[in-house]
Amino acid sequence: MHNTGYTNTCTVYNSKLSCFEELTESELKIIEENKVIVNYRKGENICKQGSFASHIIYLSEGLVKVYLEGNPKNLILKISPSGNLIGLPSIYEGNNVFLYSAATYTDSVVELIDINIFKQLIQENAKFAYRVISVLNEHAVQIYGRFYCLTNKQLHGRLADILLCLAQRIFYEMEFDLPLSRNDLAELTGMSTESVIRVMKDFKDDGLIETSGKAIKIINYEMMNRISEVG
Amino acid sequence: MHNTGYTNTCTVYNSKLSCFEELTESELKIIEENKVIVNYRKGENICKQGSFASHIIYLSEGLVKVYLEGNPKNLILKISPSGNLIGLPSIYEGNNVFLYSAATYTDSVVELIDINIFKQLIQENAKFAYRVISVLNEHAVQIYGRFYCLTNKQLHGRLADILLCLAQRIFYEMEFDLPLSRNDLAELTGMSTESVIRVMKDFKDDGLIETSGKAIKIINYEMMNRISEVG
DNA sequence: AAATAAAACTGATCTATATCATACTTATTG
DNA sequence: CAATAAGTATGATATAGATCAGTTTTATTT
Repeated sequence: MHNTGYTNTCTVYNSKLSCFEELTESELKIIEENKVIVNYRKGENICKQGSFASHIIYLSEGLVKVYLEGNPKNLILKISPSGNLIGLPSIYEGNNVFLYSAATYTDSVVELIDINIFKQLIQENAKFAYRVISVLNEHAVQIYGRFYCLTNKQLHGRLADILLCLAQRIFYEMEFDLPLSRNDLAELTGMSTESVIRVMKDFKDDGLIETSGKAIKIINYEMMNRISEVG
Repeated sequence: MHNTGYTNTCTVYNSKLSCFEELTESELKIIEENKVIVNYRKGENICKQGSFASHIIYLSEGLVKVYLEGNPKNLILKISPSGNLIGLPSIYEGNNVFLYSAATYTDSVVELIDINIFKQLIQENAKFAYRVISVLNEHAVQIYGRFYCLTNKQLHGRLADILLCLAQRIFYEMEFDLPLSRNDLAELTGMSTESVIRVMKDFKDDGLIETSGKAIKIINYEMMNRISEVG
């Protein structure tokens, strides 16, 4: 029997769905009138776990990490490229804080939408709400997969996952400039920075990837994929 | 500064919210007319990851585990006591399969609600949809916490978590008969069965718990809590 | 362009936890 | 109520991967 998913999973959340398509002209106008556009530099925090969630965040440009604050280490839940919403999970009755933090990997542009407006739209437009549910659940699949990988795969598998993932879902290329440090990769894969470096070296030595500076090129896609699958 | 959540987290999903409160008489009637009640024996499968998700499952009696199928090991996402819905995350556009499997720990009674009816209700009743979003997000918090624990805490902390969690959120007592085997605890904490046994022994030797057969009694709650926090 | 800081890298060491092998106990079944 | 299976327990061994302590390279600042 073939496996039923999750094993070969990735880290990048990139929804194909936009909730906003389901909004009417007048509803869109309400959002337009209640949003603020903010620019962030690389490395800045755009929301902080535990702080008051006054806005839903739409990432219109850039690349961010969404992570849980922890002691001593953080845990990155997902990488989010532009076009996605951040902070949806903070919407539930009895809660008014962010469940996670987010910080930029690159210079980014963000639209802040008043959370009460957003909640109101959900409670008035069921089609919109259904889209929000879709987005949340798509996201859940991702997190589950990631959860499985971090608790079951070992280092080589996890790092292969991330590299393939970045190539396929962020850069759409087998060759790209990595905006993440080795330490970022470590947080992302739940391994130590040193281990990231060592495993990268293994991949290089085995001719699976080439690196120079920030540039990474996946040469042997087949093999990387196998490593990702085997764990 | 104090930590911002997640560190002291537990495994049991036990929503205080019922989506159904938001349904009208006639909508409730639609559900009544389109649901089927099914009994399960201890240890049986009530849904299977990857199979066609034709129903949303309401657990009216019993205790189940919700888990990801994996090779060689499964990963339990949550334990769900009666009164909760199972299968909500399978609701998103482009998907028609269960994202996880569920199996009973004890004899259980389940109500199967046609998924299309459920989707229809979401798309027609925005208040209901908002409740579904709340439930999904409450659940997300749980999973995030669990995710953090399994990747950051070590064995003693993880097992302490689970035991406290069972006591507080399932049995509402510091003394209870455990319906889970050591192997179940192992799946739940992401540790080997042998390690579960050893750590249980440590807890016993240190006078934190007492066990005899299936019965477990948490004697030193304070200390167990500290172990859970320290990791 | 020199000075400083931050990443990247390397090797040696250590440890938490899995794995294996085996014994014992409690359930389940014919 | 034997017989068989499933679950619990324990000790010995192995290892993946973290941690520590450095060095080198690349960025950033003055």
